[in-house]
Amino acid sequence: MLQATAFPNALDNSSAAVLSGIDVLAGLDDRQSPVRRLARHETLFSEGDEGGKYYEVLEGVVCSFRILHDGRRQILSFNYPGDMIGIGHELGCKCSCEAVADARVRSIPVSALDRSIKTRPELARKLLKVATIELASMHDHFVMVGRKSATEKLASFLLALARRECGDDAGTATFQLPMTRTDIADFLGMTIETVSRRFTSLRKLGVIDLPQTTTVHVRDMFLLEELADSNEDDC
Amino acid sequence: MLQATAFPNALDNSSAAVLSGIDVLAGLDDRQSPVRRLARHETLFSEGDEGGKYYEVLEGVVCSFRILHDGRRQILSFNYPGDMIGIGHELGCKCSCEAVADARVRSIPVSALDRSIKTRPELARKLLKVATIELASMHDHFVMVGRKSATEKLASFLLALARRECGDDAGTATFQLPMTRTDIADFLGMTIETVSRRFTSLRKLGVIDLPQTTTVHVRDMFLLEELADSNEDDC
DNA sequence: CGACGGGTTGAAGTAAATCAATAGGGGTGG
DNA sequence: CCACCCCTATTGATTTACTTCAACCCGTCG
Repeated sequence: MLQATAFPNALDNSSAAVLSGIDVLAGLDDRQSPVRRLARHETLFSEGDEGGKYYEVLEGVVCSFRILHDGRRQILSFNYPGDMIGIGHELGCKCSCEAVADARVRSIPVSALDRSIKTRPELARKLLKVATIELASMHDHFVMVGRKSATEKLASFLLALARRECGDDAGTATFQLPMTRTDIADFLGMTIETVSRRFTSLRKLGVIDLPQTTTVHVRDMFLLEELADSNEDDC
Repeated sequence: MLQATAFPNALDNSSAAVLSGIDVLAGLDDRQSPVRRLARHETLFSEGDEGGKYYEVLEGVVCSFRILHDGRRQILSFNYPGDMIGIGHELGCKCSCEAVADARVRSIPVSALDRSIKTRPELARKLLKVATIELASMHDHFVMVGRKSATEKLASFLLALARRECGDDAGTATFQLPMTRTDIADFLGMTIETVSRRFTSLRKLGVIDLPQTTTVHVRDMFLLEELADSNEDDC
């Protein structure tokens, strides 16, 4: 659980496992970091905002995304408790962020963190590490979106979630999907219909069960790995 | 030219415009940072390597990519002179890197840079800034790969290159393509045939000329922007 | 010269998108 | 408690954008 390499396929949130926001933000004045509650679909920030803030997810799940003028949406990352958001936003990263499930989020002004860095230089390195991890996990997402088939995309996605919940070496796993089919589609670069069809085909293959639409039970992790084309180690 | 926001559509290399590797690496002992010459297609590093190094492109163009077990390739970024590579590689980012055109690349052991950071803490912040910019430009790439049509993908790609060469506000632009159609295809997540077809359709639309296969002349930047669906500002 | 690597173009096939109908689930109000 | 609605998900039928397969061109190099 402590090594990034334990999550080769993790979502853009594996930073939690290695280095939580809490770790980076420890020692910051609490008055400078107010906590906000977000209901599902509520916006944390949008493209237009100045973006002088970092955020840490305390509870629930949020996602950051970009919208094209005709409404097409690409979700860039899902963020779970412990994840930091906002690194990169100072410099022209234009994206929005909203709650996927009810959430609690702490915000920290960049300026406050900058001041802290002056007195505790190791903070910058920790922040660098968080950015580094985000970058690394983004690469997985890239291969997934750019080069994988619909089945492989969904399998990779479920595999990453399963590993996040149940670790790497379990033979089966059960977990909740906080996001809707639409969210998954916009993360993987496909349509809800295709997502739905791939879910049922995975079910019919016996790889997963869907007791409810929001609950996934992976019956055969190994098969799921095969389908995910997750052979990211053998080459 | 000095603001990241001037390159909303830049490739994963806009860092050059804002903060060159030279800037970050200034003052490092030259003996610690040997320069290597790479011929086209020569490998700088591959997935298996330990990855204890940062690299700075001095000349030419390189690309980093990931390969799936059956040979499918996704190019993650093209890197031009001034760009830094290797941030994020310490922590489980498994990708390879090779020269797209003959190149000169300087390598710096992470350990050396780490030592420098001890004495000059502001280095960590500069590095953070580089990571930040890489992250931001990666988001553009994401929307492109995940949600755009073939024409929009190619238009976005050419637009980014045109802006890099000729700035933001020119009405026309001419530049070289150091990479092959295959490289472009693997960057945009499509096939060479589709890339080729979209090139000719852009040509027939009068948006671009192709005096040679490696030379692009953009006749109408505005139209190209339209086609790129680059309305990343109006929403 | 022939071979080879890149590029373009054409014809045919297909995975996924689109269009469209139906079903389920959770909450509200009559 | 049932009826209704709204939102989300599933499933089916059809279309299409892109891929795949294949031929061909062109410049370079041994």
